Amino acid sequence: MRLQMKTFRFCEGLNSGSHWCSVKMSIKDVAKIAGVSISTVSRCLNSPENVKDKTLAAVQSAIEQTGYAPNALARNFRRGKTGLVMVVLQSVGLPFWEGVMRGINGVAREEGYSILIRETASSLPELDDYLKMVMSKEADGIIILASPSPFSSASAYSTQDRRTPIVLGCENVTDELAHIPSVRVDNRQAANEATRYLLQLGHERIGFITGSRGSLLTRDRERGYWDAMKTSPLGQHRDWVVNGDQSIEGARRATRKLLSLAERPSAIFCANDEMAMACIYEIKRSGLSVPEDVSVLGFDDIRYAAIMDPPLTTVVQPTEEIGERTMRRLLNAIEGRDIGEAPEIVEHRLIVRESTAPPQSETTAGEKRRELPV
Amino acid sequence: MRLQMKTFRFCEGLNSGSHWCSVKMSIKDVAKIAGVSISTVSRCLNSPENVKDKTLAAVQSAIEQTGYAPNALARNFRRGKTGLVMVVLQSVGLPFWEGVMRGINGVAREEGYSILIRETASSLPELDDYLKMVMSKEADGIIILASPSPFSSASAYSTQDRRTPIVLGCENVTDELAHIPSVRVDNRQAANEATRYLLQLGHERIGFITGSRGSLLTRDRERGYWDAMKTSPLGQHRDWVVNGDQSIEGARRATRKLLSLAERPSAIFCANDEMAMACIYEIKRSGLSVPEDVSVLGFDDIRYAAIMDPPLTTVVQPTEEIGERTMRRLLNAIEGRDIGEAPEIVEHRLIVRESTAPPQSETTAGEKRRELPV
DNA sequence: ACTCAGAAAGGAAACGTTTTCACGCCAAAC
DNA sequence: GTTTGGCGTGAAAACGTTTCCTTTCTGAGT
Repeated sequence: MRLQMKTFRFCEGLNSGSHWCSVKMSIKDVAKIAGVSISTVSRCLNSPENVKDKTLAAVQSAIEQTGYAPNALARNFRRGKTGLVMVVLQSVGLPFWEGVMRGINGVAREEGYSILIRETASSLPELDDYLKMVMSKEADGIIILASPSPFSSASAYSTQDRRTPIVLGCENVTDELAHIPSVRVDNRQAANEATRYLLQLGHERIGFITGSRGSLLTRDRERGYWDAMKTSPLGQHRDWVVNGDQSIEGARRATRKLLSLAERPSAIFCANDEMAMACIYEIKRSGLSVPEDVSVLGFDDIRYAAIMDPPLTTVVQPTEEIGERTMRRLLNAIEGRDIGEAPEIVEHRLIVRESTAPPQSETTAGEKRRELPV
Repeated sequence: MRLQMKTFRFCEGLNSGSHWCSVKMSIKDVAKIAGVSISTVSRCLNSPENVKDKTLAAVQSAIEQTGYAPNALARNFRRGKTGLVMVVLQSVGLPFWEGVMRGINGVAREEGYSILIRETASSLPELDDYLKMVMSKEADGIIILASPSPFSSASAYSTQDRRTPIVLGCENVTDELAHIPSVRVDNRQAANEATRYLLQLGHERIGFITGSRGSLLTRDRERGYWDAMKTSPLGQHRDWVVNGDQSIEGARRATRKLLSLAERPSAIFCANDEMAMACIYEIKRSGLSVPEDVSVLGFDDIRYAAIMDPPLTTVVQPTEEIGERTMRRLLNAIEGRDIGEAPEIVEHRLIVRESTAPPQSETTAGEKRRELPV
């Protein structure tokens, strides 16, 4: 009876003329047809160099016949690895992550890992939740890209023995979590330089639109701005820093606020490009022009930065490199190698386009027709 | 000796004062500590209503003590389900997918599934590859959002018995794959209506910038454009349709081509918003204005459409709804329910902003200062 | 021809769950 | 007091691999 069944299955595979069988084939079936043991079939799949050519051929033919595909569930279970890396980000669809994800994905494909996406846009989970997921073997490790910091409380990671593979990409961390490895630009330094560029152009009243309150990344950019302003002619002014909430709406509100100041800033530095886009929109809407009346400077160099009107001066990060290095570092951690705690800092650079210019002196104000670049 | 070991583990859990144990706890350890069988522990986890309150309490206490977390690998293996849904898209970071992914993720979270991302940007796999992945239990089902069609050849899906859970989101399909279920707007009809809107404004020479050659989705939009132009005063003109290659660069090239025509179009319909943004940029760069000289119409209503200069008139799709319905339909297929083959069509609508206007008669040409809307 | 080493293959355990089945117990019905 | 039924629990099988250990085979060296 049982043999009958096997025969049936086998014939099904042969007759259909296709690889797709309605009955799931297992390694056992392949072994039976090839006339070898299941261990040998397993070897053919995992270390073919340890098996005689003749047997290998027989097994391969059997696999062909049955349309056998190894059950990943069983394999992963046995190996104790999921082959999955969880990537936590705020939302798919934010242009900035395009390059980072490309880097991550490239390495992942290379090393045989798949990417599990977790969006924090709706719910805002704690770091602990992620640690639990790798504890319970839902993934082998975690990459955190989420801009809004998911670490609102002291986490178990600090009390724990720190063996859960986790790496931050782009993101900064609070001091008590500074031991979590990360790969990123020096946001503070980059923002400092960008602000100094505006100062060098001759701007004195420079506004800053911050990211979301919880984001450490943008907080560091804000610090960089303060650093630069400390040495500026007019010094630091609390009014010039407005919360843009990491959103288009927030940035527009912030811009309106800045424009309504008694002495309106002649330049606005936004913590990211998306807010810079919103900022430009709002400036234009109020009847002013960029950069003639107000210069705007962004951060990230997203794909739309160059086709804005005017094209956006911004700080560019090597996103793909960040993605690659983040993933490699995580994989090292997963393999059990010591990856240390120090952040890996990658190079940023300022790319000057048309949204920044020297401040307009009152006398030279007027209609100067700009030309958009190629 | 063996007992010794168990004791050691147990004490470790108790002494550390934390839930995180260096030695992995299994259901066996919990059972031993609670003084029950492993089946009972399993029941406590999966169907607590079938276990006496007292035992439940004992087990929960044991779980607490050990910091036990069920091994997802083993569980999924035993259940024969991965709890994973593979989402195939061209690239994370394309704003359009934001809403769709939110919808998918919402339902996924609700139903206890996780999302596996596969980007086709780099490699362009065949549908067969995806089918194989669910065959080999790497995921329970597949959602295909990839704009560039991943189906270059007749696929095994057509020859197969069609039991692999797969649903297309937004995407159209070629006729030979028309039996793959999908959730989307009626792209052809939507494009038809959008084009007719331009015609009604008085435009006669209307250009169209297509998506990538392989994309069926944008091909349908092109068809809709043709449908409308058939009835237009000047009729259809081959020159007016240019390949924008689904990219910023491609759209800019296409726009230059259209603008250099002997009789330049007074309106350009782009197969998606991103290309429309590039189109607007290029029009401005050539010294013309939108919409005074050339109207521009997009498709998708991505998050930046409203803060363009000018804000973009475009076709909006209910992206979150599409995501939700796509996911629900896939889950139904995974559960083995018959979901049919007919596409689920959702509502689109045209949202009119400032990038479209009646064509400028030669006489009224001049500097009319527009105001950006709130 | 005989031994022996190394290669190739087979047997069986193990991974951590879930689930089926059977058993024991207690309460209610006779 | 015996039967019946149902509830709570335990024992053990099963899921499909990989891997360790053992056995068998092969060919070269004596």
